[in-house]
Amino acid sequence: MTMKSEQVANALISDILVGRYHAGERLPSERDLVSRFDANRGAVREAMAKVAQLGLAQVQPGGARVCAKESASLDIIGHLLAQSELPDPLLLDQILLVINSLVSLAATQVLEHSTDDAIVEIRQLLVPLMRLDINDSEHGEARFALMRHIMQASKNLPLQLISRTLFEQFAPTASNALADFAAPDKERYAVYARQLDDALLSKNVAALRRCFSALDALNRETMTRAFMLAQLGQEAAAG
Amino acid sequence: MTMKSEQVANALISDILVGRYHAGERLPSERDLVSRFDANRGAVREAMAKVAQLGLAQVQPGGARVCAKESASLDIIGHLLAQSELPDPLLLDQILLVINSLVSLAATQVLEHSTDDAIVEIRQLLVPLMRLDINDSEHGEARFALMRHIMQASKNLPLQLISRTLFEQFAPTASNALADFAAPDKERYAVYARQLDDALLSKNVAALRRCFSALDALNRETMTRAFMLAQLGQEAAAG
DNA sequence: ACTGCCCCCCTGGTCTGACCAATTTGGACT
DNA sequence: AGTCCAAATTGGTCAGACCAGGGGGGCAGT
Repeated sequence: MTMKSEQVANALISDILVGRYHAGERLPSERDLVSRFDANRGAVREAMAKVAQLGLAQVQPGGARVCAKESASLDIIGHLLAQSELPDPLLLDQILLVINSLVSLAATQVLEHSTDDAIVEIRQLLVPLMRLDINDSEHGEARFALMRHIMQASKNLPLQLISRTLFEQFAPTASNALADFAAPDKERYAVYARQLDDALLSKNVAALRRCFSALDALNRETMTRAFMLAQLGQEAAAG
Repeated sequence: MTMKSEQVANALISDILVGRYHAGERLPSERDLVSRFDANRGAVREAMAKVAQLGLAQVQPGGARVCAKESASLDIIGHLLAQSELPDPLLLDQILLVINSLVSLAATQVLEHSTDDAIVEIRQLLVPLMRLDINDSEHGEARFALMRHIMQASKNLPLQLISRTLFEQFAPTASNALADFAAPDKERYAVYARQLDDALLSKNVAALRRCFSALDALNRETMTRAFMLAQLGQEAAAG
């Protein structure tokens, strides 16, 4: 059901990300790729354009060269996570670190620049996280909803774009590969949720940042545990 | 000298960003655009693909529809800044806020996870900022180099990708429209540079964050002042 | 044998024209 | 007025061709 140009692009992206082509190396010519993928040159060109816009290749008259993934676009994160059955745990941790830091920044902005109504809305999203009787998937949803809403409320466009991009690439992995193993420590989340609620109510920026710092650690801990459980499950299935 | 597909893409992007097409509205058909831009349909298709990958449009069989810029890619920032002669000061401020926050995060990561050598390298980049006898452009270069190096040293891929993307879109505006008006308060920068040096040497995370918070305010102040001067200059030239 | 230069091949960029499948849209019919 | 169907339109793909420019290999000069 996917488009041909998309198939070709994904194949190329995967080849580059997995290291089949090294940085600086020349990519096959468009006409070579035509015969390799049995596609039309137009489709191949669109695929190459996509790879180029991802920052994974520089295409010039004379040939296209592979770029280092460090000089690519944020949009490669999703491909990196989907590269293998189980995502890279280090990358997961790095993503969470960045997201949590940005959420903290956004919340600070809300506290400093938004109306009280916006703060009330956030506090309402905090309510389900104080409960201990919701199931794991609802808990995850509530956490996502909270973060997303804070980002939206920040009124900071770059912040919104970054967080949405990260979320959309992170969410599939979180819900496909790890969801079954996520067992959040709801009691600790409830504690921090209450502290966060207090910080929002009293507009205490310092306390707010402390809360998000603690939540950051908890989120990453939860994710690490989920990953390890998923890995065990995978090994058990293989052996 | 630019490619035709690029011209078409930029025209479309500009039209969308400037509000010629509202979110949800239907974009002209590829065949219409062919006649409008006097280009080939392949070129138009590549342009549409680019717009779509920027997240500014959803293209489906039957027609393409414009998306809200809030749901677009981070890569639209550069286009937004370049949309008018003088960039949007609010957007500039937001970008700086995010960048500074991320630099602070990266520096924290360096302090916690990197070798002493990496810290020494950063401290060396701090040296020029302690001097008062360098010119404004060198000062700007030194600030950029410092931030870039901290990002690289963080070893956090998402962080690197985000900051590089932001930098690359921010730099042209900073160096073209505002460079002539940037008059950094070198004395205050020197003070913070020394504090930062101390924090790095003593590996004091809290002090580090305080320094970056202060530097954030200073950076945004500098940028705001540069913008206002540029605006005055523009008005004087017009009137 | 080495070096520098030039020419040819190949590359990407563009164009023309055509076909297919899915959607949209408009009118016909109830 | 509402519903349904068919035609027109749209994006996706394909085939084959031409052009300008870069790269690499072969050739000439040293």
